[in-house]
Amino acid sequence: MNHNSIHWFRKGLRLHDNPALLAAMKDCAELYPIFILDPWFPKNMQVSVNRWRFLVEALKDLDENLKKINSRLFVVRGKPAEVFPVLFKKWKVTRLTFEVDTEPYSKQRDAEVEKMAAEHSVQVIQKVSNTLYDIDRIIAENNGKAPLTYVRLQTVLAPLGSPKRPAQAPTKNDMKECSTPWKSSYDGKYSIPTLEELGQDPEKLGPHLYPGGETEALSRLEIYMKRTAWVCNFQKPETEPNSLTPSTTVLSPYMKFGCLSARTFWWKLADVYHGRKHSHPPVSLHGQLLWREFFYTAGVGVPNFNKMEGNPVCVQVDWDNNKEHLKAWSEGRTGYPFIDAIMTQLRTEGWIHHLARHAVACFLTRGDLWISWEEGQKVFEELLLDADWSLNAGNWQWLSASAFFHQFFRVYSPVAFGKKTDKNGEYIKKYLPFLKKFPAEYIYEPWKAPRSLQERAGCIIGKDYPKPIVEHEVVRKKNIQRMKAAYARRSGSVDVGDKDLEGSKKKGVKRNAAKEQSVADLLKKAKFKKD
DNA sequence: CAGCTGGTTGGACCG
DNA sequence: ACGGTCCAACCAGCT
Repeated sequence: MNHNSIHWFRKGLRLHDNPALLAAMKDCAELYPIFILDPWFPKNMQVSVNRWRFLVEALKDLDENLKKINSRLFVVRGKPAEVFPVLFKKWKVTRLTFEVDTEPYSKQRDAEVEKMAAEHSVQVIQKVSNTLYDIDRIIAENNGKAPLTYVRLQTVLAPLGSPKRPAQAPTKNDMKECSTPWKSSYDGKYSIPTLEELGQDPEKLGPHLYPGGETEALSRLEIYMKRTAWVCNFQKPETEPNSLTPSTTVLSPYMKFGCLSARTFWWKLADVYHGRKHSHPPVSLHGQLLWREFFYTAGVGVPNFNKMEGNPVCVQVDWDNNKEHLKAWSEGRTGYPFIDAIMTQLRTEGWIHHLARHAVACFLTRGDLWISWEEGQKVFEELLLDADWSLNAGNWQWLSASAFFHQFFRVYSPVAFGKKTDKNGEYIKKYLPFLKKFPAEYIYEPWKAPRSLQERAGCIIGKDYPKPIVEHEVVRKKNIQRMKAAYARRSGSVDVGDKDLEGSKKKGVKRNAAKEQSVADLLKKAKFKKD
């Protein structure tokens, strides 16, 4: 019993599968579980009031669960670098534990804290528990590079075997030998923040669909795991982006904050799969967890992963800078009801289906508006409850055909795509109720409805709801050509202009481009030799 | 090595 | 209603 430990919660807001917390409790006299309200976050990113609520609820739940084992949560205000020296002295701390975090800011922050802890003779213990595997290990196994395809990731993971089994949550019994000192003077100082303290307006909250916290996460998990047939048959591409209630688990916000452990989720799924025929990665639920791993690995292994410039896997594209179009997209005013309904759901509820993300991301970038994926990334980062740095950056690059996915001629139609699973546009009517009187024939394209119908529906297009800000069929073709040119520039080929691509000349141009490319390659090689 | 295969989830059109 | 074919042709990884 020779340690006074701080366990530092950042993500990983849970008691289950928390090896760093268990390490803090070992041979421990006094345990101080803390969360730091780090001013870096609100300064460097917009966070919606919905996500602040989720965090506050997750912290409350954590505090309650800690109290059940005779401890509590201390919420500390300030910069980690300034907070720790004070706490180390005040609580006579000898050990600091936390979960490994692979995001760039976190890595830098944690390195500084680790150094400072050493200066105060505080032992630091870090444990991997946010991801299924140790991300650095995956990269090492792949010769120091992040796998750029899913198949490659699977190949690299195969010899590593299944992810570790989750650690048990600590119980009262584990706290028998140690205590969390409790002074009344602590209560105000280390209390869970309110939305008001965080500068948020509770009036702006959306419906309370996904309460934050570990307790909610585990009960949500249990509910879904009971649906064994559904779990075993799960194929992500067959779930619906525009159902009126989510067609997938919506466990992602809980994963983002670590209210649910990926490994706990993995092994619960394995239990359900056991002895049953079931779907497989990439489309299965296990497959979804591996996608998370895939993008986490890329986020660590690829420099400047959340940017285009300086990002070696990202195609360099001459995106336009159209502030009006960006604003229209982010506020759900593009004139395409399917797109605007999705953006409305995102803004009000904080969660949209994965394929809905595809539709709006393609629309913003290579499909229609030709606006940088970094702009979309910022909007998602603000509004999504599950906004996760690596996943957000990776998926935006995927959808904009900037990295991982390259079949840029496959463009989602803002009209046709939604119809596949919602012919009558019920989803659109839910989120854009002013369109609810349009018949199915026009619900995806209300501008095509006759004026008399628009009047009867009580919504004049161009007045009560915007006309489409771009003509999809026109910009789509133009954008595919721009994408093709961006790819051609990347491979060292000549800039293939629109003019050269007309009709019968196509084949000739292709041959020329190939020839140019090989010349460029020869030049590159020659240069290399000289060096 | 040059060529091949496969790639989480496209769209339009045809029968 | 739904499966097949074409569209135009990308890249990463493998052999």
